[in-house]
Amino acid sequence: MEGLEKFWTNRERVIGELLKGRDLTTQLRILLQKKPFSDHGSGDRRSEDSGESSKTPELKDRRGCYKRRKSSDSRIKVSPTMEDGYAWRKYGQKAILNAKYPRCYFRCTHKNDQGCGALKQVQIITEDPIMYQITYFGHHTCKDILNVLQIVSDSDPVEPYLLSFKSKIPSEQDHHDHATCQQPIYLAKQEFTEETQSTDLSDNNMLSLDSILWPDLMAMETSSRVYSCATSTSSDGLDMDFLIKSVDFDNDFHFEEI
DNA sequence: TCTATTTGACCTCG
DNA sequence: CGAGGTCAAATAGA
Repeated sequence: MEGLEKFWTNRERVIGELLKGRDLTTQLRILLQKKPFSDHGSGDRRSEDSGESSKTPELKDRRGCYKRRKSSDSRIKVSPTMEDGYAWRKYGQKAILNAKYPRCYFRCTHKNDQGCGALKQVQIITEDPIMYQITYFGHHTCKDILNVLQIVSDSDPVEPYLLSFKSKIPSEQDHHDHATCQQPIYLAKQEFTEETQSTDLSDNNMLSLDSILWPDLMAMETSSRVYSCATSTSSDGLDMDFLIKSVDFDNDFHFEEI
């Protein structure tokens, strides 16, 4: 009995924190849209490569010519799935020293048509091969992110959060191709397209919270501290398995209480 | 034919 | 000098 009350109290606090986070994210996004990538002057794509913008004929092959990004710009997420609601295009894969699985490199699909500079790296965790470590660089400036935000903000302020805690439990399929980590990317792209084309948020096309909000929550994070919090109340049919990473909540708030 | 992925080359940085 | 990050030609697939 007491535990149930505690649960609902904490639930309200969680919702409050998430709402707070959403507001901060909105503010941050407004700021970023005014002045994206201020530390690279033009804020263009050459933060990640080098020669293409000045297409010199004699330097045809400029592969690998780029400025290595600062790790402080990154946000790290550990997730059982690669899906995050965005459309990504893979541009490279690399075997990493002491890592059993290769690291895959993705950029936003809208890099060319909308100049979106978001990047991510996905690597299967050697110690826990069902989990992906996803590192985000930069922020989405493409329209996809607006669609995502609209779905969240247009929704009922409370209920969607509850529903959205339904996380996607990784299936064998998600991990059957560890060597190339390509399969889930297609899934993310397809699901996102279908879901955002519909304004009807029924159970069938409800986006999960971790898919929608992680990039936004990550955007608020200035350090790369990682929180891990997985709770399960699956015995009563309420699927609330979820992961919390790298989000600064109130210091006196503890997920363990739930 | 167009678009996305693969993969080896090549560059930067520590 | 080696590891990591990116490019772009080759390739696959819809």
